[in-house]
Amino acid sequence: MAKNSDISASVIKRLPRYYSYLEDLIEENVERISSKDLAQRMKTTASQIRQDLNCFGGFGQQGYGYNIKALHEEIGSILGVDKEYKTIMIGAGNLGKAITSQISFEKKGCRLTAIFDNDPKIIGQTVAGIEVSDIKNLESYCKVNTPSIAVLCLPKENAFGVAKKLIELGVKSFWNFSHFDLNLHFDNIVVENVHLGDSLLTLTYKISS
Amino acid sequence: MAKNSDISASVIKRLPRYYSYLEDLIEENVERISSKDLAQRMKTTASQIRQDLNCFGGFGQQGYGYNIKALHEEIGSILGVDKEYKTIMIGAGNLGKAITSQISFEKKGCRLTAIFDNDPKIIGQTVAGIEVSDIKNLESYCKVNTPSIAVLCLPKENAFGVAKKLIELGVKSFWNFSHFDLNLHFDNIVVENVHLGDSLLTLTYKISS
DNA sequence: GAATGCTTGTTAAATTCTTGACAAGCCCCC
DNA sequence: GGGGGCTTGTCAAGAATTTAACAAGCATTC
Repeated sequence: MAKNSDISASVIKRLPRYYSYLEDLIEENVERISSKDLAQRMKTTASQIRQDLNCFGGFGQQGYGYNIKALHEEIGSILGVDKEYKTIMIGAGNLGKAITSQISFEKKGCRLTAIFDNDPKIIGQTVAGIEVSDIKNLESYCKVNTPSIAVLCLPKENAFGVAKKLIELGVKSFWNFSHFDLNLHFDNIVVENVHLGDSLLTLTYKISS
Repeated sequence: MAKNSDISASVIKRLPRYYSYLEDLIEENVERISSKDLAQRMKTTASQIRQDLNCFGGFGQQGYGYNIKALHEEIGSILGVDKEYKTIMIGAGNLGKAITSQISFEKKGCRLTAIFDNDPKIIGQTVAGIEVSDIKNLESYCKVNTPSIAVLCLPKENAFGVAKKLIELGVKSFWNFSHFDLNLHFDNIVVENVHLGDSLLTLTYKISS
């Protein structure tokens, strides 16, 4: 979509946060908000909010502030929630199941279309309304359905090989929960690595310091 | 304790990453590594690694590099993995179960001692070798056992109230998976908020831009 | 045991990110 | 419909972070 690709990572990390707070405000039936008030809610500065939003255009109005519904929609569109990226999940163990129950893929521009596992006990189960397929069917499935995003919820040992195969099959985006950094091994793919363990270690650091 | 608390958040976020890569190197039976080689592995700069490590002291040796085992232990100790923080989990649904199966609490300085839920179907189940207790027992449990860390895996609606009660009961640290920012509502507590949804939105942003 | 080659710790420069300030302009009340 | 009060977008200053550069010093080789 040729958006300015020189938006800094710091800004991008904050966009989903704005999006979430605006959702809360919509639920509270608030119609408008100033950068000052939003900043107070989010414990940040009004300057930062205005600066962040202005990377994408002037969504506010002097003397009034921001229309919450409109801004929510703008940010949503920037983030791509109006897309329908075909998404598959590899690994339907505890973590995979938890993610399907915790995350609303549709609300985030993704449509979960298939789930794969290699464990006979898991294959055939219904997860998130989808029957878990044998990983052996992965190749033929991808050739027919060309998914955009793969969610990797499998052990580190298998993750690398599966990722490699998926890349060969044309998958270009990965949401990776396995304990390694996928983007370091391949080029021209888009990756979000989630390291839950790092988050806990950050917590224990803060406690012990 | 009494570590320099003026270490920047950026550095702290990178420490667990170093820790993890050093673990990999130990498994590969590598004994030493230079900042240059480690930087190449991690796709970062040697300068950054040296600068980061020097916040805590000179762990390397000129002409040699860093001893991997020693550095791994140093960083571990900085992060607090040698501690034994008593940890409880609130909410043993899909997400709670996934976290117990995914995260090795012991290896991260935490000891999971109890799990609570309010769902009669879940109470009594054994999760991670622990029998899930009725949330009604939370108060009496905390008074006796004084846990340090609470892992919050429950819906937003209940999370706020539970957090409030836990703070009253003396819990000062939270690993929060509920969809709101806990630290914004209370002072003098240590919080790591995990927003999985944000991570997916960051991915869809990167794809659509 | 001296010389060469690495590699660190550290200082300085460059870059990026955040905060503060203010003119321009819209809203809302009278 | 005019005036006072907000609030934005933007520019500039300030802070923080990252990268580059280099002297000091250890390891390794001959």
